[in-house]
Amino acid sequence: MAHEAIQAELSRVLAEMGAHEAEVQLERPRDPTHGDVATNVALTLARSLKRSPREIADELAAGLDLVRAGVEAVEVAGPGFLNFRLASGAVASVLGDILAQDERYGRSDVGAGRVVMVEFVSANPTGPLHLGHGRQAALGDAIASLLDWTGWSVSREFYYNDSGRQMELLARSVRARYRQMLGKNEPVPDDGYQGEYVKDVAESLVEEVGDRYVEDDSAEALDAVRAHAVRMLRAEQDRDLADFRVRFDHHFLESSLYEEGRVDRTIQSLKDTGLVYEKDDAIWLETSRFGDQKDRVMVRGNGQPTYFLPDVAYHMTKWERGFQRVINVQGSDHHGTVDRVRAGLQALGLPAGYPEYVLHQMVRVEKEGEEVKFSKRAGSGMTLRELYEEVGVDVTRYFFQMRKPDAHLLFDMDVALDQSDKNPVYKVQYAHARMCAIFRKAKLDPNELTSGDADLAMLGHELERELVKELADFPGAVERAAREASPHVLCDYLEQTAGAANSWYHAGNPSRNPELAVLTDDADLRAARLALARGVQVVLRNGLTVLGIDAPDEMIRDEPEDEDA
RNA sequence: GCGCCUGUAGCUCAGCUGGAUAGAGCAUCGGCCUUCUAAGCCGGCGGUCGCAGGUUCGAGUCCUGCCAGGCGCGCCA
Repeated sequence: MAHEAIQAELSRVLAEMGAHEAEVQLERPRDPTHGDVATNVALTLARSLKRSPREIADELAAGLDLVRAGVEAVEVAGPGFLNFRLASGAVASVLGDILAQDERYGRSDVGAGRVVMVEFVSANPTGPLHLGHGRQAALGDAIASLLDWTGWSVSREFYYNDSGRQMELLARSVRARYRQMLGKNEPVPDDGYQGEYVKDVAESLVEEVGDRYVEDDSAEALDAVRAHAVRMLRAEQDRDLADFRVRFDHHFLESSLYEEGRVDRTIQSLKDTGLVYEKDDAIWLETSRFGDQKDRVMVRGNGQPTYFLPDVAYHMTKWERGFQRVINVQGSDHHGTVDRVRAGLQALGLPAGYPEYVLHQMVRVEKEGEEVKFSKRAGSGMTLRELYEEVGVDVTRYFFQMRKPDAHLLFDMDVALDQSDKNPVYKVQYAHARMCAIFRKAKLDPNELTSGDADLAMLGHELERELVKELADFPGAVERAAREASPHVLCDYLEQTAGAANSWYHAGNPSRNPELAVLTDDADLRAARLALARGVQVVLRNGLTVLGIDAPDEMIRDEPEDEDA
């Protein structure tokens, strides 16, 4: 690649100038008049070399020998940037790599096969998944996929609590509905679950056991109701996720921590550290020694552990299962627990900063300018399923991924339902479909296309050069999105690349501009441009695949129904 | 009161370790269909980067203080 040759040559000349350890960053200038590749190394070295940036840049430019790297011109610009203009062949050579690597183009090995766990969704089985879970599902799945693409060995995990107070409340709510169905007047508890789905659970309970629990107030009976509700609601969540194209490698039950004695053992381990003390009948851990705002109670005065303890016990199992790197995807309303869980783990000898967290802000849905709030089924906010059944899985996933997790997300239903390029998902998918259309028209199977003997140097037009450079940026975009655990980086990249592809495609409309058409009579030009079309197709398809979104071969619009019949 | 996140064009948002005249989409205005699908493309309009200081050759980006919004601060999970 030209980049490596330029980098090496810059390092060589810099060493002659006395800057041996200088780190050289190459970038693609926004403005094409600034060349194909640029570096600000002269600016960054000005201080240490005690010379003006322009002077350093001039000396570098004079000393560089870049003919073999395919550089046609070097110029010093602005405050001291070095701009390189490449020969067309050097720019387009990346297409050979793209076509050869095909579905692997964009993958890298920075993870070197190390294991990483991504824990996400982790909803308790008290009802249908809501939009916050949806954002987590889309983000967590994409982050896991990005890590996979960058060479990590990824495990997706779902953690849930199947016992405890909320579960008991759920059981009481179901039991009340169940008894109502069988003619007994028993109200749902005031702080219980009010959604329609509770009636569905109660109904299936009637089918399964008849009136067995109508008069039975025993703990065993309530336990059986709880178990039935958990089974039903877990199954519903699994369906919601499966239809959203999200799957997990492992589900972890909080109850197993108690059954296996892990909570008790964690208490003992923490006591053994000597960082534990008694106050007001409770047992406290000195979490403030590890950056928490204050110490935390781990065992209450009544002898019951606080939730903090199973959290620590659970994360210890992650470490013990060999996951030296863990990313937890959670709503930002959980951020208060981050410091204390880490502190508990540090007390037990785990490294600071374990685990990592991606905390996302809340989701707001708007339709025709009005906020959509209510779901009858959930008894509260809109459910994930209600959303994606209305606008589609591809659109829902993309919208959840296209904003950085830190930002509040406005989900605009009017844009989501729009089937034009106003909708960024369709913009990207349609650019892909356009490339497919070219191959259909040419009666070629794109999968059998190689850059082979195509003369890629013929791709000299500005639109072609820009598009090729855009394609060359794909692996970097994947790598950065993975490093920052930020799928939106890839969304931005795909929208920009789709825009460049659309510009090129339309400039080559045969009726207007035959000299830029792909399917031209000039066989050599045609081969080179087919390679470019294939490159676009591969990059867009791979990018969408990383995000778990379809890359259709053709776009079929829903026809509006006849309104004036 | 304390902590975390956010504040960039009318709207929704990008802006990687501080670097070239601050970008995109939508909205709005003006052009372009005998097509490799116009579900599109080209161009125009539009910004005191919340406010005030500071560091720097250079600040949307770093530091300090303030203002506004969201979330969290329990022997609840």
